[in-house]
Amino acid sequence: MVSIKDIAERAGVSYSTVSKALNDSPLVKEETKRRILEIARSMGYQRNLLARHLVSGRTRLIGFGLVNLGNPIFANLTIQLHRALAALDYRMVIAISPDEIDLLNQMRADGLVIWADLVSRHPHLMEELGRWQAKTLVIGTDEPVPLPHVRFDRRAGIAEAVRYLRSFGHTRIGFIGSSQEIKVRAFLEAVAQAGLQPSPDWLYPAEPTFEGGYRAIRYARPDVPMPTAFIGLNNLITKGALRALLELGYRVPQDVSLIGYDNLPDMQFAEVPITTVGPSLEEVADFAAHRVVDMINGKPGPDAHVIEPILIPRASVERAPDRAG
Amino acid sequence: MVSIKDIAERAGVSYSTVSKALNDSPLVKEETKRRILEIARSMGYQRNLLARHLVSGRTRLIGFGLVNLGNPIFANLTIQLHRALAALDYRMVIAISPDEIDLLNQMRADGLVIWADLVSRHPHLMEELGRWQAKTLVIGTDEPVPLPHVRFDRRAGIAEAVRYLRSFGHTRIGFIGSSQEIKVRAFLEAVAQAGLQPSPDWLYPAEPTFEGGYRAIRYARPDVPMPTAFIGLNNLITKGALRALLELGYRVPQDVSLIGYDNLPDMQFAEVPITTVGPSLEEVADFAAHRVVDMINGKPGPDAHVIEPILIPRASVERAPDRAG
DNA sequence: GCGGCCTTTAATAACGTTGTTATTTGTGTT
DNA sequence: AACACAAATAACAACGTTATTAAAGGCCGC
Repeated sequence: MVSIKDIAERAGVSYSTVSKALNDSPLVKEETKRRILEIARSMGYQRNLLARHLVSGRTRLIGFGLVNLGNPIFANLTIQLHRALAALDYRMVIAISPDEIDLLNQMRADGLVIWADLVSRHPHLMEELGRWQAKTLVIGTDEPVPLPHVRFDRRAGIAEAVRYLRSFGHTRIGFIGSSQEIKVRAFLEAVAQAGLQPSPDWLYPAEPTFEGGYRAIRYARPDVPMPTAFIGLNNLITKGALRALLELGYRVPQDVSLIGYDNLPDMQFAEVPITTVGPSLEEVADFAAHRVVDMINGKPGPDAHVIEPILIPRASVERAPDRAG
Repeated sequence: MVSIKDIAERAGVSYSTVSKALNDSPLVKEETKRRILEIARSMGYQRNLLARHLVSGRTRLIGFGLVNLGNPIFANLTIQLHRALAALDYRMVIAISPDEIDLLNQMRADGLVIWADLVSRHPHLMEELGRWQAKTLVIGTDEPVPLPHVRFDRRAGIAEAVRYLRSFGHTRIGFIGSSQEIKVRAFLEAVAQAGLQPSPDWLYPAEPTFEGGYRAIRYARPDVPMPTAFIGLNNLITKGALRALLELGYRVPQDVSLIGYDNLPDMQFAEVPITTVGPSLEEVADFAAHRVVDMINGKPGPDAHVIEPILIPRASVERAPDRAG
């Protein structure tokens, strides 16, 4: 590989002059610059960012740590974050394990954007991250954490969904999913808040997958009357539930309404375009990218930020049918 | 940041000894090693890979260049390639523009895996890539290119789909899509090969999106008799077409059969689980990862490799109905 | 008690940059 | 012709490693 020294030799100048010329420094004569640049070009010179970064202490690399790449929401967020970071002239490296995060740090990534689940799944990571020099931003937390973070107000999202269904006259609302306790609790609270008498029967336990959502509805307890509306824990569960409802002969939204968590664009392409609620992933990515870059540059900013969920109305919610409880 | 020299000072040895100790060299006494490692740990030492890579000339970074992150197939491939590379202890950096590819090279990425469309969309890139020191593997080409590459035999995939439909007795087959000429030509050839008389009416032009597939069927020319089976250019078009068919009152597969290109897992979750054909993305990722790493390590291997498409039978194909042409 | 040899550690030169400090060259003034 | 002074270039020390070469220190046999 041709280096700055090779160019210097060829141009008959010192390599420090070449460095300055390549960086368009005013300290070197215009004519010399032109000559050096021309030689560099003709020799196929490619600057070595490793060396530059070693002295500058900056790499313009940002790690994105996440867990379950299987869920389309992560793919989506990955795209969005890449887009947002590229616009700020930063490169993105993906990491899905603490080991990879560790390597990113050793690679002197300037910053890390980490999905909350990755930290919560590996508790020791949290304290380590605090000590590292890479600026770390945790995104998608439910509760405040001792690191700069972006909180998704899932409680508010669920509340909004319940309110929305309530405004369509729904009085029996089911919640499909279970693992993320906060949403379940938020659901029960919101339902009570909306003046309804929540029943344990309204909870439909489900794995956070398409299959899970499908089974939760398809093989629901026959003795429990069918709610007039459902809220699905995430995009996959919701799609599975929709499939099951249709298979069982329920019309959506005429017989049963449905709201799914997670604002994924392709929810509009389901059999029935699904009304969704959740953070705007674009907003999340943009905020995270800007905030982490600000942190790197020492600009002040909030250590905690809340992304408010938004509800995107589509065809899956309609007035509650007149149906006996 | 604590460096090797800080440790040396604290341990009262030279920094070269520390380096050896950290790399578990047999040239340093066991006891000294232990002492140094302990000190390093207590000082929170994090090795600087930039420096290491500068001298070693290797970065264990591999760039993945692609174009349309919007199509789920790319998200899927990204995940798969990340998985395959992580297993080989390589990090992956995403790039979606020639500029980003360029930076990857300047960052001295050891290798690049590039989606064919990115190169074909930026023709000058091809020759540059050949000159660079980063080992480059182009994936997803239709024709051989002057760089090591992985070809997807799309012609064979289409042929397989046609043969499969033929074996179910279909004689009028539509093809939805247009931009990727090779698939259209392959389709016409395969149809002729199967002993059918291809008609221009069998081509349903469509943008490569859900919307495109939907409109192609929903607003098809009314004077053309409905084929008994369709092949969709890609996953999105196929899903859109399925929606349109069902809306028009056709039962799938009883009235119309459907095969989609691209083996994406979630095709099984469509209204009707869709039979798909295409390369196994897992196989593509595994092969690409191993091959590019072999190239980096100077191991010999094929400059061209063909991934044969596979057909995954699902519910969307059935015997052709008895219907007048 | 002195070469010869192994074990252990130290010193030093890379790797390819950037930034700071020295040195040379050129120009105008007196 | 000597001098100050700016403009242009050169020299060199970082950055944090690895790898190669040099220097100690300890032990052996004679």
